[in-house]
Amino acid sequence: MEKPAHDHLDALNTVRGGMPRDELLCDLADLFKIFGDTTRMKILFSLFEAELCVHEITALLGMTQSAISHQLKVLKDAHLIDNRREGKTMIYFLADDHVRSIIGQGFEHITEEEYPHEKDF
Amino acid sequence: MEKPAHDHLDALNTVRGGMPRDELLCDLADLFKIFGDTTRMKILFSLFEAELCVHEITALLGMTQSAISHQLKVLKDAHLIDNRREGKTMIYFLADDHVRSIIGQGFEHITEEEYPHEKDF
DNA sequence: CTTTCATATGATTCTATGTTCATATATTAT
DNA sequence: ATAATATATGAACATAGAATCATATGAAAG
Repeated sequence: MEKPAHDHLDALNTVRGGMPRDELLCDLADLFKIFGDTTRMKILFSLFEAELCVHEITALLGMTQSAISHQLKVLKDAHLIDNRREGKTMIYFLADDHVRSIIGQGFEHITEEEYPHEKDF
Repeated sequence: MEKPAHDHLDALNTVRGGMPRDELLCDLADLFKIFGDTTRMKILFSLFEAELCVHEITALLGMTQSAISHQLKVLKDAHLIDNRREGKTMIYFLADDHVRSIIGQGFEHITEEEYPHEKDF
């Protein structure tokens, strides 16, 4: 009896071990979901450069104040950004440097990897 | 005339420079969107450990073959995974190590950062 | 305390997307 | 050629989520 080209049972057992529990996988997906929106991505890139108030972000992105506020809430709930009040205005800023690293990795994937096109040979 | 607490014009100008063009921001968001789903996250984690055929992934995740195939297509279109045929079966595997790095960064954010709860003092 | 300026939020709407169902394609065996 | 197995795919459906609109909250000025 020859070894099959692809051993199903073996592969399955190998994999079950390294799989994190469902809750963690869900949390991970939820985190990445936050980065999966152009508006939020723009907000984060803006905050890479400087602390900004809501009005400034609204102006920068050319969107309504409401839309921005809603997304700022999403980002804050995910602990990616934080804020402090200064009189009437609310200043937002990056919560930590994980944000930069995560986006940096994604950036590398889409730039560095300019896949060879089929017609290129 | 005193310097205001928060200089709007200055901040805006600082930011406009570092902002990548819209298309790139959109591509970035689209990439992260791929990671923002539990099913796809599970598939990727599975492929961390071993190359797998569709039937195996289907069994591992306890989902329908169709659902898995659809998601495999999404992952492949994003160049996160690739596949090769072995007879009747199709073997899927990770395309490169960007996947590991990106997920790794996300992992750090949600684990390492166990935010201090308000009631903790 | 009323007004104004800055931001937050609830409800609604509209679109995007994950799953299912049915069916198509591809490979191998009979 | 037909059947069986493995995977892919189009259409329909259901839900999630992003933007909008109207309105609420909060701080400061008059």
